[in-house]
Amino acid sequence: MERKVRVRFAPSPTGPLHIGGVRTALYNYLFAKKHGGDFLLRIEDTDQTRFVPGAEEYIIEAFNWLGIKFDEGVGVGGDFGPYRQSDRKPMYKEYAEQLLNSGWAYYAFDTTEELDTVRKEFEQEKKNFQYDCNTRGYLRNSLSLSKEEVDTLLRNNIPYVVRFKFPKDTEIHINDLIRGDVKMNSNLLDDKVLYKSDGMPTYHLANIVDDHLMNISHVIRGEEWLPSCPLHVMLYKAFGWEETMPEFAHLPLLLKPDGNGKLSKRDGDRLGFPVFPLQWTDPKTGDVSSGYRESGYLPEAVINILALLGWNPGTEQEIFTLDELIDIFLIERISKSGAKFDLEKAKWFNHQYLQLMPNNKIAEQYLSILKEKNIDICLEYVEKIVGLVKERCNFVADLWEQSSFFFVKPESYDEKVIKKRWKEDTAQRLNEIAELLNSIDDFNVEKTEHEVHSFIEEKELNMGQIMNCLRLSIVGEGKGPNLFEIISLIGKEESLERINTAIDRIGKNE
RNA sequence: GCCCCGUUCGUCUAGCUGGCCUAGGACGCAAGAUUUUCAUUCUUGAAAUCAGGGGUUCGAAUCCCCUACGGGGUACCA
Repeated sequence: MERKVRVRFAPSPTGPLHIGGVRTALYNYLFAKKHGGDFLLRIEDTDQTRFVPGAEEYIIEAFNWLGIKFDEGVGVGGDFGPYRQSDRKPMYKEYAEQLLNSGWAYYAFDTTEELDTVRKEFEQEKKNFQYDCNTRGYLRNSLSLSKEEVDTLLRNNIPYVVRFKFPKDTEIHINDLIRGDVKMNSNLLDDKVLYKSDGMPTYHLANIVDDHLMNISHVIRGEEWLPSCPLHVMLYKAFGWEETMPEFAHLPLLLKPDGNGKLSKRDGDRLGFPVFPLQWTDPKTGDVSSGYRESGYLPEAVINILALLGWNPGTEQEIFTLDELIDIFLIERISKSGAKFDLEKAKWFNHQYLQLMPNNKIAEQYLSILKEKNIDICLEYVEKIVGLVKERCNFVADLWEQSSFFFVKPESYDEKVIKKRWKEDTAQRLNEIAELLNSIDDFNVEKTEHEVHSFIEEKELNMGQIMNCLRLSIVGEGKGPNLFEIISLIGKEESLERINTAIDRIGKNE
């Protein structure tokens, strides 16, 4: 029988989650849902020194915003808990002991200082120190020391770590779902610490134990884990869990768009685009890093952007709902090379999603921006404006730039337009137009448009002689949607007032 | 240094089992059309000698090897 798909996203709460992490989670989620499986959130907080308060809550809130739901884990519960590794602390020791007893691991009593000294000695000889099959023989561990010595050290509570004993001359194969067969020779690998002197497991031990206990079927994680994957594979073997060892898939990394290197949390706002899903305030320094949510990105757009950064369905479709993504997601189609984030394309995606969003929803958000500007206005009016200008916006916040003239009169008039369009007879013509508009009782788009156009025809003028300056007087600039839509929305009185003000202020332009 | 992974337009990428590739799409860029204007939209265009060099083959972006470059790892961090 096919094993049920169970995948996990396992961040460590060392700060805000960056978009690379979000993408990893997204791919896990898509894979799980595609196969009718479970998606769990496990918090890997084995390094107590790097714990950052608020990080866990941040992670949960971020996925909440994005609409990615966990089936199990921190914040949701489940049958395989606890899902926070610090809460699982007592259980790791027995697994470390199991390896100790079976000879797959050994005690090491070397202090950090001792190891540093050895490292320096190696460096001086231009050699690289590694705690491995070649060096463990003369370091202080249960392999080099006599049984009595080891017992004495343990009895006296001398701090120790447990290290994995990598076998010699073994070729370790990883069958990666994305990269295929990857092999490494065990002689080049070092005896990693599995269990720290503070009584906590390292990532490697905790990860394998938890994945096993939680019945994880597939491990989908960043490429930075590929080098330590042989250790993980060997651990499954050492525990005798080979039969249920998950399949591995190592994702390409998200790279910095400017220089080189992988995108990191520290890149923050340096790059001109958010690196985090939500805004984050560093609890220690108070530094604020911008987030996609606060920058006006729609969650659906962020998901779409991330999904296509390193994966594509092989068709020419580019806009996908989450459900569509689940439907067509194939892990084999994830690319092997790292991807750089493209800000322009990200904006384009958000533009697409903004157009898809109902006007009243956009209007609700715009209303709160207007409120901040002390503009108190009804939703229906704003909704109409949104319908008129949203196609020129990438973000809800762009609406103001495109529609402020609906709410406030022009304070100045674009000099370039005046120079180009405001002629000697313009003031006179606009007076006539004002008069004409004033005579219209049914002040709607069709009527005003018809009347003004007839006027232009009758006087044998061309559109350019009237329309541009009329727009200038209403908007203050030579831009914006259909002018008759604008005047019908702001109303007759306001329109006339603006025309008269413009005539007064620009005058004859002599 | 050593180990591992990668390398197609500026960017994201299609191309996987070699011939349909004079290398396709998208973003961005340029031009034109539409518009009273700006933007949107539409059309067209420029843009990769497929990192370089060797093979294999009638034929290679696609297979093999070497080199270069990029990335990752090399912690009692994850």
